[in-house]
Amino acid sequence: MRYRGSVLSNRRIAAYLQELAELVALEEGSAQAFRARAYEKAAGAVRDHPAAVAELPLADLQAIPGLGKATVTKMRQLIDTGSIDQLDRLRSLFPPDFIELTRIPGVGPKTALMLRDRLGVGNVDDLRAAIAAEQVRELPGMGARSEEKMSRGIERLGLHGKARRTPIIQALPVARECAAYLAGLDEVTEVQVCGSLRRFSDTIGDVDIVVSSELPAAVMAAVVAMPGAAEVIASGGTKTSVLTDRGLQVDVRVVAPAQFGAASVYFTGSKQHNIELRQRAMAAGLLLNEYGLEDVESGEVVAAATEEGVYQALGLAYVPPEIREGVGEVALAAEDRLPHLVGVDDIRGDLHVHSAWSGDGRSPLAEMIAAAADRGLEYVGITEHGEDLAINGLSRQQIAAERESLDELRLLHPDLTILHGAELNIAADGGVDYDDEVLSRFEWCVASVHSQFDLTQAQQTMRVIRAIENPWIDAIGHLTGRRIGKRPGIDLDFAAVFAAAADTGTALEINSHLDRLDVPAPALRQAMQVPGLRFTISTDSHHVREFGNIVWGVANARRGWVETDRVVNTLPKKAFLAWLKSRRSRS
DNA sequence: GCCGTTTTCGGCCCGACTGTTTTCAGTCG
Repeated sequence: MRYRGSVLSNRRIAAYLQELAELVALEEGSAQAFRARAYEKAAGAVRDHPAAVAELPLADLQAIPGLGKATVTKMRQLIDTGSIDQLDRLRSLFPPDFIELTRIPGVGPKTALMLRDRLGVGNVDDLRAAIAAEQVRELPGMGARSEEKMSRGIERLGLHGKARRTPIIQALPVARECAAYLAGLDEVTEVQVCGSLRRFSDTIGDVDIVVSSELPAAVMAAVVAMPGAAEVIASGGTKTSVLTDRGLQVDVRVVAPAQFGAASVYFTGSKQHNIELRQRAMAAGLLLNEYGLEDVESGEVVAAATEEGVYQALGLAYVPPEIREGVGEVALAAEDRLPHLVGVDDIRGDLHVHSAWSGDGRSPLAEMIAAAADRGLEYVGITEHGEDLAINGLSRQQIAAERESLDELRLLHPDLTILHGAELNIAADGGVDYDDEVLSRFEWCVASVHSQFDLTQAQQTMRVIRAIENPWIDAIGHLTGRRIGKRPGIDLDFAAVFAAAADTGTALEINSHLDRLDVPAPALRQAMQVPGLRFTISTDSHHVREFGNIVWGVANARRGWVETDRVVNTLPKKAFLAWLKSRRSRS
């Protein structure tokens, strides 16, 4: 396949619109400004649109909900000229140094503008000086405590400002500890971790936890005294926010047990999902808030105790948390047409597994096989690294030796189908470790990128597509190679990659490691638009305890709207082997 | 700026906490 350079991606365009939204909010002096919210909504619509909007005619663009004449004109200007006049004007009005001020907790658009107008504060250093001179406290609505709060905020800036997001692999253990602590309190009846963590976003702003209790004051006191809570940001009768010693903000909200479902819906979000639920409630003469769904006229509570009850009372199918992003799921739920998302119980095999034969493998092969059998898997692909990974890869002699030991292990686990495979290394030119003769003897081949992450998009795309077109390669492992919060993924033209994978019948792996979650969920949504494209969800286990990571891979797949029938390792053994055979014969 | 089974104008989700106020604006989620 010939690779053609791509036009401006939806993501890039959405980023411009998002910036426009933020700057307009500043100009209007309010994040709630309707013009700002319109741009924000437009950014979301572009980001989540399945087709490349840069290639659509104007009329089609304007037909997308959330995009009107004015926004479409600006997008056209961006695509044609590479910039937007209005954005350029706003950028010069609000330089980055000034915007930095709004990252200080408690400083929003109004305050930032007042600081600039009244005190000439243009950046954080100016503000520090103004506080030192006790000038800020003279402003209307400000006082000594405001100065103190800003001062503390400046100290923390960079450590954990509003903009900083925490990778899920770091946030999840903190949330679990907090949840366990809260669940252990006598006053608490139920605990639910909500927010972006429950929606399985790959980075988290803060940890949101809802608890139910008849004694909110006691719970609030316990939260303030929670182990690891370094600083109390705010604490009222039903809501407390603390900063942990690791710099992660934890918000705990208490409601009565009868309100637990409504509160869980509300705090799980997303913001846009909530807005759509409320609009739907409003249209039915109902009011939805964190306390319940009630009839506006009679004041009668229609639903509140369970999430299922709230969705049902709104005339909606239950929406799984992973897809509550306000990107069309509410409309689908109203028509009972939500996708049939893959579930953990659907998984029947693991097709990316290492053992101590690999240099970075930790558990012996026999233990890995036994663990796979213990989990009730029907089939497993043992995929040691290929020889191009100097330290971790296997020589041809080692491959032969492992193949022999697998024969013995098969006798011990007759119910488990063991595929002797490999995780090949995709070189910069798209080639892999071995020649056809060696490759042909593997029963299952994953191929992945492990180095040279900074080639151009064209180079990366060609490299991966060449691997996809290699007839011996059954699946592409951790597609982008990203490490969340540490390393961005390689720059790929996803549309071209997905088309090639669908053409050749090569599966795309959804890697379960919390550090990777690769393919990323937004790309999965795009991939789901490509007919015939198949996935695997595998753990990439290097140790027996990592088989359990499959829950994360499945959660990420669900967030990407991946349906069960697209995932080949949900197939029963016989059907899976038939799929593999037909895949290899077609290549 | 977007949108329309009341509407091309007048709406646009809802509430807690803080710090400053005597009834509320700003910020945040």
